[in-house]
Amino acid sequence: MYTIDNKNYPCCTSVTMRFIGGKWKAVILYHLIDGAKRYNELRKVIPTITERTLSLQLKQMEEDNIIDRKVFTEKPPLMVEYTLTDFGRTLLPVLEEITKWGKTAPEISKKIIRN
Amino acid sequence: MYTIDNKNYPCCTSVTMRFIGGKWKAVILYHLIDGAKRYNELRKVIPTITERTLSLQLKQMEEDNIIDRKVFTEKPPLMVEYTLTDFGRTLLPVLEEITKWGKTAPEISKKIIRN
DNA sequence: CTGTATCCCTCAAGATACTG
DNA sequence: CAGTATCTTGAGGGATACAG
Repeated sequence: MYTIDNKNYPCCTSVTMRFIGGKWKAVILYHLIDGAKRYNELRKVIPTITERTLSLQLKQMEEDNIIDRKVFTEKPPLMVEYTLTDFGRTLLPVLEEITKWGKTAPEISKKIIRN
Repeated sequence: MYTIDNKNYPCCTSVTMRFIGGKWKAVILYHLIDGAKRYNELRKVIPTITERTLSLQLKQMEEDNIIDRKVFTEKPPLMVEYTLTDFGRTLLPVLEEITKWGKTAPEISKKIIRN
């Protein structure tokens, strides 16, 4: 049994899902693998996410210390960059397997249609 | 872009999360790795899941063809076994990385408390 | 440009009782 | 034993307007 922020998780698997689960976190992390990205760059590569949701997810992952937020300007227009932290980078093998499976699965399951 | 059951997923990562995301699916699959388990056996190893939720998750994964449901009796008391399908077994490398990370992460992050 | 504020809604998930 | 039925709650997420 594990506890994170006063909530209980029954096994190691659920611990990982606590960090990268949900609809968007793994997707955002995937786009940060090859380097820093700005807020609008993330919006462009994830067109179906809303501003609010992207903002909330980034904030949560910043609190979990898996991404880092750096501000490069003092006055608007702001320039902000997001990168993986060292801790976030320990997730790379997990993310790699997740993306790998997502790429090959459509060849096996007829449910998945590639457009 | 990918489409599954008339819903859109922006990248390969979100495809995988569509199948193993959510609070419980990866946990259930983890407990099926080393062989078939019955409904009550799953309840015992995942004590914090409710009957209803376990039932729903199993049904969804059966529809996704990642687990198989076999009934061994004709009249109550029923005996039902759940196993990974061939397609489900393609998720093994993903599940392995997920559990591996969940086991090592507590050594790095102070947020994660092992009880 | 990088977000917040507000409002709303769906759906995952929990609690509990009951059935074939 | 293996679920279903019913009701409830809450978090996740969407749309849009606005702020520093």
